[in-house]
Amino acid sequence: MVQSSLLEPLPSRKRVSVLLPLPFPCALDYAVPQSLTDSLAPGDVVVVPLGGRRETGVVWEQTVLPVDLAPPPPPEIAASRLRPIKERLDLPPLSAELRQFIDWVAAYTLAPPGMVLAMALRSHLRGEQTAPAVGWMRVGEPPESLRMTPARRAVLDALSHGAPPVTMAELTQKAGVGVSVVRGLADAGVLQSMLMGPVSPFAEPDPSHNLPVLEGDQALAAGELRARVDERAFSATLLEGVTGSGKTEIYLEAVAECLAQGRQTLVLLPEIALSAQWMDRFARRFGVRPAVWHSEIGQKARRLTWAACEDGSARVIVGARSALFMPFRDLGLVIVDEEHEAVFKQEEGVTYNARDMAVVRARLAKAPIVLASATPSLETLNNVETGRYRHLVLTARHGGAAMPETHLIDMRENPPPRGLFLSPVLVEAVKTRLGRGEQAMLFLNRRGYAPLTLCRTCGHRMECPHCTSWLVEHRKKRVLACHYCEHTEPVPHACPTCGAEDSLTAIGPGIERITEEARSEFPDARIMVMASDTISGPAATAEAVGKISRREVDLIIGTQIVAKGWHFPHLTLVGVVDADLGLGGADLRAGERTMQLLHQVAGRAGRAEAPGEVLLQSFTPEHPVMQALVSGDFAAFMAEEADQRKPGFWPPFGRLAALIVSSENADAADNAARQLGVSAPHGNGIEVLGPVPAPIAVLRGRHRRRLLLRTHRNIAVQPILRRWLGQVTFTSAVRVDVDVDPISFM
DNA sequence: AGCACGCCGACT
DNA sequence: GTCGGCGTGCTC
Repeated sequence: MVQSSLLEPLPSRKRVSVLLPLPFPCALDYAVPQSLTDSLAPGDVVVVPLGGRRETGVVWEQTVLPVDLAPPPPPEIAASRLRPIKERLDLPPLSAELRQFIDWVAAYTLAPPGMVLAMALRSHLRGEQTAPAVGWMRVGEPPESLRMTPARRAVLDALSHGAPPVTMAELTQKAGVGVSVVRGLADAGVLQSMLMGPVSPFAEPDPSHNLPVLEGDQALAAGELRARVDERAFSATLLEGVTGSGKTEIYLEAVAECLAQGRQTLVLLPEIALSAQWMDRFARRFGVRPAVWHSEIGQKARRLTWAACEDGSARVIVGARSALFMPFRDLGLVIVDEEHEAVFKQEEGVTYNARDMAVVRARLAKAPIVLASATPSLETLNNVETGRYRHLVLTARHGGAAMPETHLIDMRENPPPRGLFLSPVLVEAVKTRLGRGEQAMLFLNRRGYAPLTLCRTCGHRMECPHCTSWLVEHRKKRVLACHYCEHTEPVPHACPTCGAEDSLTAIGPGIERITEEARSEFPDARIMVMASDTISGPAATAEAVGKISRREVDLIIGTQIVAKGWHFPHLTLVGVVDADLGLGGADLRAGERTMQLLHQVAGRAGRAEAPGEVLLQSFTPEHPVMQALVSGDFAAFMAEEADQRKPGFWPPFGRLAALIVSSENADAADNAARQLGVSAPHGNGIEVLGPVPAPIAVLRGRHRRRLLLRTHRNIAVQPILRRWLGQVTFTSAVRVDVDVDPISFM
């Protein structure tokens, strides 16, 4: 539904909406003061009064969203109550495309639009006093269709082709015209605004700097992707290929095509801080490093990158999920690498899935998107199946290297000695590799020494006082730590319950304990431990990876972070200490995710001439995940997963939204959850599960209850959730968090 | 998110 | 008698 006010030219309006980066349900209306009536446009950054303070916001305009997503129109405020906008800041306006994207994300996730805007402005508004000025430049000749008025002529005379940019104030004064004339010429494509000040530090990547040699299906896939970029239209393509098949090289050809067209590319990587090797590959291909964006870059780099993205001088932006909200001038391609990764889902604040929202952004930008993975998610495979996404498959490992052989170690038949965790079979295999001068890796996705500390006398378990979780012993730091909050405490000598001394026992292995065991089994090996708490930051990571590449390390022991796309040319054996870890629990995607993680770890082995081997220690070797890893037939495994989810309308065959009710008061949480349960929506294809206590029933001192809304795929969850939550009121002691398309069920 | 308003406890 | 705790509610 398009309101008539939308079609009205904005300059004539007396009232405009302004979206503030605050958690309000909608934009607020303001009066346009006389001084701004002719120069205010949607996207302009303005300062407005709010209560007794000044806030910076953006002139908004109702965007057209799908009926299912569109929030109800806010009640109209009487004109007499409107307060005037204070001023317009001399900053580049937010593009219509970015504004629509912000509205879309807010509507889809049910987040306040202002909070989504806050993500897009994070860099930009802080320290606004140092924000660079906007200048105007001549970029083209006036088209025939443009009526050449004396005012327009004056502006063009004042600003010749190739002249350095001048500010709006300078230009209007020199030409003796109003700002609307300049804006009119900008709309016609004759002038363009750009940030003045320091020249962009981002050198232009050269698409022909170092052309790769592509063969067979690689050349075909690269050609396909180039063709998609050439179309300058939305399309989505899954690029599927095992580790080492050259996925990165191939999608970099799409980037090359986009560069050749003079347009911008957004690349989303799951863990930008761990992507040193990716940056090197990019630099090898294009001669320069790309602009990088993530939440931890410094203030200065942040502002420069934002500005360079906005004025188009940063041609390729590589970032974590927050890079989705960058102000691209001319986005021509989006790439999501390792699209199956769960880290693309933001779990705090605005809960959005960057992979899915990247598809939305590409659609709004009329640009192609490429989703790359060795082990695509069932969601993406389903989109291929139903024809929404195209599919490109790379079959061979590049350079003739074979996929590693994967074998199971049945821990029931080959158990380790009591109190130890490495089967004799695995120990022997590691010794053999080390003896040959090759590298080996032990993988265990669990930090610390032991996940549970138990009193042998009374059975007391050491638990977090603020969360429903066991305290993990970190022997090196001599503490027990909660992995869900910041709580740590020294390891006690006596049991806090029964007082028995030296009775507390470490149960189960963590990576520190495996390291201890490895040191005694392989005393001569040079061991490196890689975990997020031992290797912090990009520099330390690059250093560790360098040492491994230079063969200064024999045995790598690591958690998750070793699974990232590292290239370790001398590594030939990967031992997975506990392949069953992650299969427990009530997670819908436990099997899928375990398979993806272990396959990714396996991909670290045997990339060069030496063939690789993967050994999986498992107590359930007959499990479909283990069988899939051994056979390498992931398609069959995923088909089986699909068959299991289909009848119950689990994603991707249905839709989910989670409600997490939390309060410091357990009764308040229970009451609110019960109230939600009583007023739960129902209908054909609509079902509500719960309320139930969350698996982590207490987190950071808050008691948590969960409800799950499940609908058939053709029923959108947003209108149902809006109606449901609109019916119920809660005291301020209770918080209800909405998670559309939940990934975590904790 | 901030900030004011408002209604109940320990202090000059 | 006041200062101040933070629960509730509003900001166009």
